[in-house]
Amino acid sequence: MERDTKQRRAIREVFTREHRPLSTDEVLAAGRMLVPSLGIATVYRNINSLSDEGWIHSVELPGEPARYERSGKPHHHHFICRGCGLAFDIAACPADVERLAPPGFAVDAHELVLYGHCPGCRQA
Amino acid sequence: MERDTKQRRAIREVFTREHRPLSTDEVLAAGRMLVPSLGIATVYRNINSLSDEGWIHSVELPGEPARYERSGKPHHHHFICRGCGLAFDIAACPADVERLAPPGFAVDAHELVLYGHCPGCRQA
DNA sequence: TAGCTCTTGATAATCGATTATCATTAACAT
DNA sequence: ATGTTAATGATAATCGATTATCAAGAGCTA
Repeated sequence: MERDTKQRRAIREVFTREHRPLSTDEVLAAGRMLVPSLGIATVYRNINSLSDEGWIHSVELPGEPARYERSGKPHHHHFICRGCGLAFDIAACPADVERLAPPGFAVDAHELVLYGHCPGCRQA
Repeated sequence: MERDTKQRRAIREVFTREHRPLSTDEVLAAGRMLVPSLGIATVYRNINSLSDEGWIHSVELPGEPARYERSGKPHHHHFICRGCGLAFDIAACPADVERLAPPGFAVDAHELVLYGHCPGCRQA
């Protein structure tokens, strides 16, 4: 992955536009708006190289295949809409999460996932 | 699944003893302590039927295959140990989780996962 | 305890996700 | 503009998880 191809540019553009974790299918669909010939293998290859570079990283949500988002964002959590299935960023974080574990457990990270309906799906 | 077999009794016994979400491999290993001939297919079959009955239910944690735990416990969360990989129950729950979503988002459920080291793995 | 048939255990098959293959296309250095 | 070769796209192969198959074993009823 050294050459600056239009496919790679399109994939980077997709991640730059959407500030939320994207599945491989979402990257493929959005990327095809920019490069119609884009194939799923190229999506996987570029997601892997962009991850290796640290430009994106994977976001694992319960019971679903990995999504990916732009690296460097401040600490945040995610919301999954039961209507459209999209994952959204949530800036807020509950306080004192580390205190929730019983004595003897050392907490070094945490993940919070909210479920419900996004603004668009609430009305439909 | 109508007959009361020793395999099925062993699998129920495993879930009754361990108050935390168990992977299929954990159920197999613990079940073999009680019934050495136990096979993985029987574990899957009984997990499915016990789930259908509502006696257990699946617990999805980020990036991992489903675990299962006894139904009927009060609301709680989970801790995953980076040392041994086991999932533990956490009784506590952060307050006001629903308020963390931006206006327009309707939250109806949430999951919190803590990561770190369990008491046993902290010392090793 | 005999017999019916559900359950088990070994393993082949399947499933969704991801990676490998390979002929073709296209960056980019000269 | 051209040659080199990395990247692409179609799709076959693979991977881990789960389900299906089927002969053998064991609950349960009479």
